[in-house]
Amino acid sequence: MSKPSIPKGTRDFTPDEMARRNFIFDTIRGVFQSFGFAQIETPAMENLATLTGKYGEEGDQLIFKILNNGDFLAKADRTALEVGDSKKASFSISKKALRYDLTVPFARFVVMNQNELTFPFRRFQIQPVWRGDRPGKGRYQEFYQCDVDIVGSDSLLSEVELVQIFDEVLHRLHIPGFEIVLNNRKVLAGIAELAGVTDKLTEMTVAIDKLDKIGREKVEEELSTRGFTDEQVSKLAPLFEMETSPKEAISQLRDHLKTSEMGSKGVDELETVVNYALDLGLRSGKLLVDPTLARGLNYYTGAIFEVKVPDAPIGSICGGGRYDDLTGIFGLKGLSGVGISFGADRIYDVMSHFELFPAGASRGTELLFVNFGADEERRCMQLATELRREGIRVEVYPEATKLKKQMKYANDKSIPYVSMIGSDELTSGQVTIKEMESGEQFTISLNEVIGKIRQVL
RNA sequence: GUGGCUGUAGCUCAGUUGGUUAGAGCACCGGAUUGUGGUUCCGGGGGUCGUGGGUUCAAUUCCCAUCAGUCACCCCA
Repeated sequence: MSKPSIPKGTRDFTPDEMARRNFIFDTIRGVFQSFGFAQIETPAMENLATLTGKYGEEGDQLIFKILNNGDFLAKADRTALEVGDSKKASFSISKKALRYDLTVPFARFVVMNQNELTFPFRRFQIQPVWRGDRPGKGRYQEFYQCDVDIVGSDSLLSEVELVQIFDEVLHRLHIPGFEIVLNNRKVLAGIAELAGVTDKLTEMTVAIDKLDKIGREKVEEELSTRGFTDEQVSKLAPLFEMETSPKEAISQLRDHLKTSEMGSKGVDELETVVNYALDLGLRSGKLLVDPTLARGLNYYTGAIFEVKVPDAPIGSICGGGRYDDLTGIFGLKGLSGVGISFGADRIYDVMSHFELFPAGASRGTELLFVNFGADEERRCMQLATELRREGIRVEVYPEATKLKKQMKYANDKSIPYVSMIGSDELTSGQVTIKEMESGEQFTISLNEVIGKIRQVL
């Protein structure tokens, strides 16, 4: 029972995996920076009160709470404990929690730093988040999100740029056939208005979001069980027969929503973003408009984004949307924001599935010095120091063990070149370099080494 | 949180109606080869058969419980 383990839903990352993960992070960071976004970080833990009530009732239960230090039971809410009110009791023994996403801590950050920030504020953030739900394929309890948000502007140019960021990042990662799906909360509101279910907007969106998963009949069933009348359900029918190719979808929606002011505004917004994005041109993404795309988060008010990879064994890999008043809950009203999030772990899984990682993604040591003994290793250390200053990745084997073992080390680590300085080379002032893949080797003088290594690498 | 499947070496898995010393491949270590890795040959280490209980003369095998993993549903990145 002393076998070590890690909590479920968490992972260790090997050097190989880290090289590939960094390839993803570097790509994402590079694109974010090319659009002028600046990086921030926030603490792994937030005050529990900052997080609760932001993710709906189910979301609140998935927040990892941190037990207070010290004699936490002394201050615990005894009555809540006795009646078995876990929720109330937990607040009396926990003041801190692990962050659940990057958006809410960002909203808190903006409010706290509002006087130092220049608006519109463009930030990105790449950090892990934690959720206590059941792990599964593509679902972890600790995972990374890569968020970009623009806060303090309601210009639709932001939406257009975010579409371009999706496209550029996923293009650079060679994700095949990815689809950027677009919708607008105002369109959903308009549809609800026409069906006379404005008060049940959330119930409606939760149900219709499942359309492509469970089919029209099941969605209609679910709407009925959620208290929709047959008439209301039948008024939602056009929604189930929409095209997803953007131009067609927009014209169908415009027609359907022409009597709804809110709905028409949503269609206008959608059309602006779509036309702009299509005019500028996408690199390899497919742009779709899907009025059934809802996404669970309650705070979206305008655009809604999601990215899917049809043939991948995983749901969405990215999401996002516009929220008109996210900072309002922290006391700063009237700031509109729009942002998207890349699920780096899911992108990793998709790339593994399609074997998309370039061989060079795990570039490690380029040259290993074999160690033959005290005098030889001194020469190796000198040379290694010079080569490192030239930007070459070098290691010196730390012990003068059998050559076979040192060669195997180089082979196992896929080090392409091995340098040998034994007694012969030491006296002649030369270096023998072996190219591992071909097995060929050559002997050169010391002052040729840097030039030669440069040349072969 | 609800239901199905699986737990045997570091990994992937065998294991006879329940029977005496639980095997293989890969990986690891050593040797053939004391200045040459990736191929080959030889040898070696490693297991409380997930854990606890029950049935039995006898359990890796059958039964129950529990834990862990996994797939579908709910929800999400």
